[in-house]
Parts: sequence; C-alpha cells; structure tokens
Amino acid sequence: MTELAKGYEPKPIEAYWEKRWIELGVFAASDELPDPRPRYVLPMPPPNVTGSLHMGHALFCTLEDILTRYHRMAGFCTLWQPGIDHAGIATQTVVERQLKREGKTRHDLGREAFLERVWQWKAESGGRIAEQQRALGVSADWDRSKFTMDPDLSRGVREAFCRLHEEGLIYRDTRLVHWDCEAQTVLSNLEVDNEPANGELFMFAYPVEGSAEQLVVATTRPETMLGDTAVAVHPDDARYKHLHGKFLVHPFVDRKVPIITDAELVDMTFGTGAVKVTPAHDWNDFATGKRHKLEELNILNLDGKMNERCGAFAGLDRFVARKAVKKALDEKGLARGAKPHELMLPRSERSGSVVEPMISTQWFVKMKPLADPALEAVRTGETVIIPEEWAKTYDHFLSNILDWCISRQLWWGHRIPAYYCDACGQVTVTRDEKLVACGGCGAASIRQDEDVLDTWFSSALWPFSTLGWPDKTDLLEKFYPASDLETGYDILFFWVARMMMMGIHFMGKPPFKRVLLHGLVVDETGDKMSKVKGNVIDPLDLIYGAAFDDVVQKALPGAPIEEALKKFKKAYPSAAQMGSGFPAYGTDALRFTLASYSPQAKRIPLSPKKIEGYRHFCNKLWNATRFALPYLEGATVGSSPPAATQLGTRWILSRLASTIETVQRGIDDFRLDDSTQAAYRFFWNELCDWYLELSKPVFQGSNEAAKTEWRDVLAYVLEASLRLLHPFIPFITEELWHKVPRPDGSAVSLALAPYPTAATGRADLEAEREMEILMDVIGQARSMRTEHQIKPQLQIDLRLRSALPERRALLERERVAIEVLVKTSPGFPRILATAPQSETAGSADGSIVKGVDEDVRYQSRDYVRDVEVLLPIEELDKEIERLERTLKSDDKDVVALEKKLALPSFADKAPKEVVAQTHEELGLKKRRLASNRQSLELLKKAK
RNA sequence: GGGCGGGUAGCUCAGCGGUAGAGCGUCGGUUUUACACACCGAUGGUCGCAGGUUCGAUCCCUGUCCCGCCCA
Repeated sequence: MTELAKGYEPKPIEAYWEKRWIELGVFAASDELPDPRPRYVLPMPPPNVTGSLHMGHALFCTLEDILTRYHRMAGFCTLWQPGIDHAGIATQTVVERQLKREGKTRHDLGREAFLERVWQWKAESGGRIAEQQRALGVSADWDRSKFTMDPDLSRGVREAFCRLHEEGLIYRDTRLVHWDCEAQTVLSNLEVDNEPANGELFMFAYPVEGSAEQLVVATTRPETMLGDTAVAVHPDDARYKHLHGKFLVHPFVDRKVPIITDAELVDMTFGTGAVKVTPAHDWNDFATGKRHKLEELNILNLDGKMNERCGAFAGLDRFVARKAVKKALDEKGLARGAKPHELMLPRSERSGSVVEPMISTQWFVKMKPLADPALEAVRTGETVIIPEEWAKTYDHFLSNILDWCISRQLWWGHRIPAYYCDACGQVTVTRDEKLVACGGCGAASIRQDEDVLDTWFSSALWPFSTLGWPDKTDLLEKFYPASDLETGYDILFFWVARMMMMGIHFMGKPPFKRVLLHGLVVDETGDKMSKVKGNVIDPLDLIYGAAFDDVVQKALPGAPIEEALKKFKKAYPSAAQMGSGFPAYGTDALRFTLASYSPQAKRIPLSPKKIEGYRHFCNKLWNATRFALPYLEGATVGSSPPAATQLGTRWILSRLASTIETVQRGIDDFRLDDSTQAAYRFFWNELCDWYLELSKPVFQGSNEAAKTEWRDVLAYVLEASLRLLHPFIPFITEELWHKVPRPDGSAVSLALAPYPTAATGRADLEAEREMEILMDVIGQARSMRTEHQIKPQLQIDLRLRSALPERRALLERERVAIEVLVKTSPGFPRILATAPQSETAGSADGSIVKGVDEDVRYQSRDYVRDVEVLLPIEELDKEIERLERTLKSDDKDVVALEKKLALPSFADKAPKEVVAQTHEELGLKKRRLASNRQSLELLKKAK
C-alpha cells in the first residue's frame, strides 16, 4: 500500500479524477431498452451559453450530482441530461457588444451574417461552462449534451408551435405589451421587474373647450399627455358634473380631448379627481380605453423616442421629452407644480431600461387550458414540489396566469414558423424548416415572421425535446417522465411551470415526479451577489485558491483595488480575517459546504469559514485513512459486515447502520443537510474520535484475535464510509478508495461501486447503549481531570464504583479503553462495588471523599449513569466549588421533575412511556444529587 | 394592498409537543508517534413580544412588532 502525504492536497487529485472518470465513461446512461433496473432521470437546467460558472451553478451542480451519483451507485439506470440554453437576449447582447467595439451594429451585418457571427462565437466560447462543470465533478452524461438550437430540438420547437397553433392555443393579437426600448423587443410580464423609485407627481391643467375653465390632472409621466385621448372624472363627483360630455383642448397637438366618466379608473379622493387617459401607453388606461372605445394613440417609436404624432416633440427621447413637455406646459402657464411621489418603475430584467407599455402585434400562448392540468398535477400530488411551501406559490401563479407573449424582436433564437402571403394575406404556420409557398393561394411571395420565440419556449420542451420528441423514440419511452427536476426557486414560473404545462400537453404526463427547489446563494451578510455590490465569488477561486486582489478585480471590475477589497470584505466578514486570499479549498470542500445548507432556506449565505471547516473534514478523512492503512495489511473486505464480538467493533458497525439510514433518508427526502451532518458526525465524532482512538491500544497490544477483528472492522467501515460519502465529496473518496482494501471484483471507479444499504451496517442497540455509558464515564473522568487542572501527561488513580453488577462487568471488560482515554496509573482504574455501610461507617468521611479503597487522599467524586467516578485531588476548594455548581443545576432539575410528576393530571394524561421516562430521569438525578450533596458536606466538614 | 417565509447560543443555521442542538467563535489546557487543517475540557440561550389551547409549548392557535422574498 502506498503511503499518503501528511496533508490532503485536492488539486492534483481532482485534476486526475476529472479526466479519468470521462475516460472510463462512468457517467453514461445505458440506452438499452429491456433494462430491469429502476430509472433515475434528472434533466439538468441548461446553463446559458453566455454564462461562465457562478455560485448558482456550483450549487445546483452539487445538489444534482449528489442525487445522480447516489442513484447510479444504488443501481439505478441513471440519466442526468446536460445541455446548454441559447439564451436569446443575453447572447444577442453579448455579440452586439462585440460588434460595437468594431464600430458596427447587427444591422450593418444583416440577419444572416449576424447569426453566423453568433454561431461562431458559440463555437469558441459556448462550451466553457461545461468544462467548468466537470471541475465540479458533475457526472452528467456529457455525450448526450444538447443545445436548445440544435436541429432536432429546433424541430421540436416548430412542432410544438404548430400543434398549439392548430389547437387554437397560439394566437396573434394586437394589444398592450411590455416594451424594452433598449433591447427593442417585447418582454413577457415575467421578464419585467417592478422596483420602487422616487419620482414626482406632476400636475398640469387642460383648458376646457369654449370656457375659461381648466381641468387639472396629475401624472408621473408628463410626456404621455401627447397620447392622451380622454380625461376621466368620477361620475358621482359633484365638482365636475357640469363638465360631463365636454371637451378639453390639447395644448400641443391639434386634438380635442373628451371628458369621460369612469368609476373604475377614477379615485375621487386622489389628487384632483381627474385622470388623464393614455390608452396606448398605460395598462389601466388601456382597459379604460376599451370600455369607452377611445382612440389608442401610439406616440413612441420602438427605440423610445417620440414619434411623428408628437409635433414639436417628435424625435426626442422619452426622458428628454418629459422635461420638454413640462417646460412647454410651464411656458403656457398650464403647469400646476409637482410633488414627490413614490412609484413602481417597471424595468427590463435584461437591459435594465424602463419598460414602456406599448401597443403591438405579437404572438401569445393561451395559458388557461395549459395551466389547469399543470395545476391539477401538483394539487393531486402526481408531481410533488419540495419544499412543499412552494406548492402554494406555484398554485397561486398558475391560478392567475396571463397569456404568454412568446414573440421577441430578436434575431438569435427559434424563428417563428409563420409566413405571411402578400398575395392573399393568409398566415401559414409550418413544421417545415422553410416554407416555399403560401398555404392558402400557393403564391411564392411569402415572408417569414421576422421575430423569434422567447427562449423559455424551447426550454419548456427540454424534458422531452432532448429525448427525440416529436418522434416516438426508445429514449422517450425509457426516460420520460423524469424522476426529479432540481432547480432554483427563482425560475419556478419561468421554467418549471412551463415545463409542467408543455409536458402534460404534449406527453400526456407531467415531466417529473418531483420538483426540488433550492435557494439563492448570497454573500455572507445575506445580500444578493452582484457586480454592483462587488460581492461575487467565482467558485473556481474557492476551489483552486486565489489572492483577494484577484478575486475582487473580478467582483468589481474596473474599480480601484482598495475600494473593491473594502466592499468584498464587508460582504464576507469571515474572509476579512483570512489574510491575503483564499487557500485552495478544493471542489469537495465546496460541494460539502453547499450541500450542508438546508434546502428550505431561501438564501444560502456563503461563508468562506464554513468551506474551511469542510476542507478540514476532507483532511480528517485523509488522515484517518493514512492512520488506518498500515494496520489494514492483510484485511479482507466483504460485502457484509465482518464478525464483531467486542463492544467497539459492534458499536461502530451499529453506528454505521444508523448513519447510512440517515444519509439515505436525507437524500431521498432532499434533506442533504441532514445527510451531510450525519456523515460528518459519524466519521469525525464516532469513527475518528472513538473507534480509532480505541483501536490504538488494540493494535499495539498482543491479543491477535482482537487485532484481527478491529482491523477487519476498520477496513470494512472505512471502505463503506468512502462509498457513503462519495456522492458528496467524489474526488477524495475516489482517491482514497483506491488505497484501501475493497471487496473482490470491485468496479474500476467508486462512482460505480454499490451504495451502502441497510444491510451494510449491523444494528446493535445493546452495544450502543453500553458504549454510551462507557463514553459518559470516560467523559466525566476527563472533565474532572480538567477541572482539577491535572496535567494531561499525569496518570491518575481512577476509581469507578457501582452498585450494579452489569456496570462493573462492562467497566471491567472495557478497562483498557478507560486506561488509555482517561490516562490512568498502572493498576487503575479500580472497579469497585459500592462499599457496604459497615465498611464506611468507621470513618467520619465515610470513605467517600477520603479513604476510598485504601487511598487516603481526598477524592473528587461525581456520579454518572449509576457509576461513581472518583479521582484523588489536592485542592478541596476547587472540588467544593465544582460540586456546588453541579448541585445547583441538578437541584433545579429535580425540583422541576418532581413538580411535574406530582401533578395528578400528568400521570393521568401523559403517555406512560413519558411518565416512566420522567421517573427514571428523576431517579438518576436524585441519586447523583444525593451523592454529590453528601460529598459536599463531607468535604466541608473535612476542611 | 395581497401572498409566502423567517425572527432559537457572539455569528451562521438545524430542531418544531415531552427538561434546547451543530459548526464557527470565545476561554483554559495539550509537541498524546493519523491529523495543530489536530486533540481534551469549558463557557454560552427567559427559542422576537403578548395572550390562548394542552398534563406539558421553542414547537399548535390568535394577536402584535420587526426582517426578507414574491405578486399587484
């Protein structure tokens, strides 16, 4: 067996296995159709082609890889379907920005050349994220990776469009939409973020036609008055009754504006009670316009500049026009002042620019018929959402869903398969890649719709388009529906709900049995990671290590280092004390950290300190193996637990069984925090702290049978632990697994070894109970040593006394453990029966604190699990102080317990196990209390 | 305004009907031959506040105050 280095160094090991796994092909799912194995299918949320790895990716990759590796090891035919999303707006923006640096626009190139350019860009940098994912250990079936613009997936998109169109679920309509003036495209309502902003409410007066009277209205967007086609007042408003049916004179354009009455739009108590109505540029006004058949007057060009209808203001940008309109109103003496006003500003999720409501003709998907079955699937539990509180959010969203605007005025994306005939006006929707003749009149003079589809339209088909749909393929047969869908809650609406709708509609079944949602990775103080805040961390910097100077340059590009550092350290207080940079934590440490957060947490505050802790865990794993290896020479590891006759070996196998159960349940329930915690505690606090420590005297002793037993159990438990931990920390476990003895005929990779099951350990409640007593006794003795400041190297004359024969038997059997772990003098511990009254009666101190077992020194005495722990001491004061402390708290407990038991209602109504348990507890406490009280009295007397 | 979460040890978070847990931090000790990325021990909480239900409430209910997020 090769020797291990003193400390764990992740870099070379991770680099090696990352490649090796691919070479071995361990991640590939089998296509074979007669496959008796259960299936586990997990569609990966395809990262954007523009993206590079960020913390969100690291999180989902970790969680999904754990699920995948676990199922693969557990014998499932496992498909983790990877891929890349073409990300319409984002990608187009990236390439346009590139062109801009060359002084060009996409229009200079033309559609075809531009698209060529995007494809070229994709070929060069589009694959980077997949490489980075491999560094995270992502065990997806890379050979099956799909891109949403692949020909087969594009065919699926056309098919879906045509089918929905034929079914009347896709339609074209002219209505008010959200317009992004910068990206110059329509957005779906989900792509608009409403954020509060401080604006002003500007007031101005409209002159009433044929009168000296004026009507004052208020607005946050004065420029829209150029598109006003009415002013509304409340029908019951006495102030304006005389104006009903009259007209106002528009001050800038040659138009008369009717005064209408509308009880829905107008709140009499707000402002002047008169509301200007701009149907073409406001959601409420649009509805009002429909009610009153008002003219919808579009006043904006697509780029956000005022159009020709705006007279003198034509050509001005909307924000420039705002100022100009105000000024002009002022000059005409119509301005009536302004007051501060908080408003909600709609911003494009993509470009960040203020979104304008605009009349436009677009393609829509009718949502209700699709949403209802998707709603039903979750309501009936056919698809389960975990954590379940999200089910309500999902329900609420789908119950109130609006039709989905799916066209986008972009070039990059799936072009809408609709053609317009100049000859007959027919619109032909086709499955063909290119339509040659009008479906109505056969004319060749047809034009394809210029627009492309919302990127989410193609991602909505992901769970089946990646498997060959619309063809009826064996793959679909085998891998649809998927088992789980795991993703961030932030795309529950964008993606998950839409996949649910499309999956049910086209495949007849919901696309997954469970939807698992995780939170957002945020900085250590809870703030969202953003370039503005300078708190972004590149996962690779944590994995490979990085100087803070470099880290912050990425986090806050272009800012002075000092400023960036300051912001960064504020966001990560634990990093601020770490010196000059992140050490190389390694992928495993990062993964274990990410898995250790509770999934119901909406925010995952990434703490470098926590990663460090799990880095230490990896080192522990490494060193435990390093310790074990020399002793494992000659050990054989079978597929079931080796014989165990001793307490320690029986106990660790039992703990293994229990840990496996907890870890598995955690994975099954998507409570990976429970799994990581159980595995961590087992390995560190049980295997290392106790089993390894207890094995030292055995291995150094001369009992060959015991040595063999402890060796075989150690080999077995270590190997099983590596399998147990592999899904979480794949690299180090794989590396170590190849160093330790493993069962004959083991797989070439730990990734293919069987996952531990209930039968891997061996439950032994008696061993657990006895071990707990032993640990408590040892713990008590250690604690007393420390309290009395007995130097660690000093051996002590420990005495243990119990009236219970089985306690004495246990302590006798395990005396070596006590010797070593408490560090006792030769001939100790002495295990004594409680001295009969006659033996103690003679002396005033009753041989309890002095003169016990022929030792005439004073004793520190305490009582745990019906065992008296005694050790000789010099200083009485310390002991008195110690006893007074324990007495105080025990006394409190005893009083509370007695009070509880004294209540007749408790004995009557509480379950009898609880009553019995309380009695037992009280008994134990009282015995300890009596013993300690006696000790205290005697010591005080002796003083 | 509507909805959903959350307020538990100095910090970050588990627990959610039977006398409060972890990691980190803090304090004290240790060159114990796997690990100082370690070991041993200790300290630390009226479980946001007020009512109620219950034999019993951090856990359930009601109200209330803060803090997030989502949808208007």
